[in-house]
Amino acid sequence: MRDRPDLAAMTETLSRALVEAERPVLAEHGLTMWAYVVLLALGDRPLRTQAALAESIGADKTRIIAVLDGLQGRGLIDRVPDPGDRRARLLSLTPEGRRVRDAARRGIRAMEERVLARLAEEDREPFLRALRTLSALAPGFP
Amino acid sequence: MRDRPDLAAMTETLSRALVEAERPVLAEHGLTMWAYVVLLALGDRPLRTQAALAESIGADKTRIIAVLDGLQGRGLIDRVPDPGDRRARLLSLTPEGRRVRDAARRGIRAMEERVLARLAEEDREPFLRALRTLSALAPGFP
DNA sequence: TATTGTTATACTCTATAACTATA
DNA sequence: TATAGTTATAGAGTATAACAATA
Repeated sequence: MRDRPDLAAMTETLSRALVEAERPVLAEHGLTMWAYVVLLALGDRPLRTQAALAESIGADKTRIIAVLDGLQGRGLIDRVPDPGDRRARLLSLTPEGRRVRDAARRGIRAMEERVLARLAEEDREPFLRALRTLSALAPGFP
Repeated sequence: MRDRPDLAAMTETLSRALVEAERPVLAEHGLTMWAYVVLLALGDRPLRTQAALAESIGADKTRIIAVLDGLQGRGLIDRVPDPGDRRARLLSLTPEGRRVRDAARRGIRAMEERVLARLAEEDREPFLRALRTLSALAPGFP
């Protein structure tokens, strides 16, 4: 294996650039990064508590409150007390929330395709496969 | 291309895990992440000003001062006023600084090998090549 | 006056602690 | 008493502004 920068140095540089490239795409849909992450998480399956949502996206429960306020104010999510336990808030996407999420995701995928186009064609699949593998293992390295 | 998480989501997860995995390795050598980055940058070539160093590692010039204080205090770097322009500080690694840098880098490489071992053998080279390519392009993504 | 390095200050992000309401 | 959500507070990390030394 020939000389190269440290892995973390390369992934940090790449990651910051990708996040920066996502920002204007998300802004077209009025979304911040956290708002987008919340829409993605709720899209998979509605959740019964905000704490569960925070947990699932690796955020503190206090950090997503303003995000939920914004999304609810725009009508992108529903957030209603659980009739069975009125301490909890049932969270789910509205149809409009689903539409915005899908549009934002399409925009991001288009940006990503332009990035991946810079790779040699034969490296793309292995790169994505390896990235998937390592990011899935990531919480518990080595 | 089949469904997958967003690129940025995967690189962020991976990057944080790698940085976290580096931390204890660097700590064995008494280094923080920034101190290690400074040692690497100075190892390539001595620099004439702290501003140039900060620029080269993408940090604010005010942020590296405490780092340089620490490295100088441990005798890992030399930091002397330029006789030709005493406003500037000539920065370079001491032999001990070079030794610590090399030892830390070896430790990090060993950790990275354990991480890369989780990949299919045939994906490793393409992954590293793609990561190099994209991180080199990163500052100016489309 | 302009530049290098430094210190002081402010801002952003995040986490912790304290509070309200339900149970 | 315990839990979900919220608000208030405090702590990192970082950037900006002000300052001292040198040119």
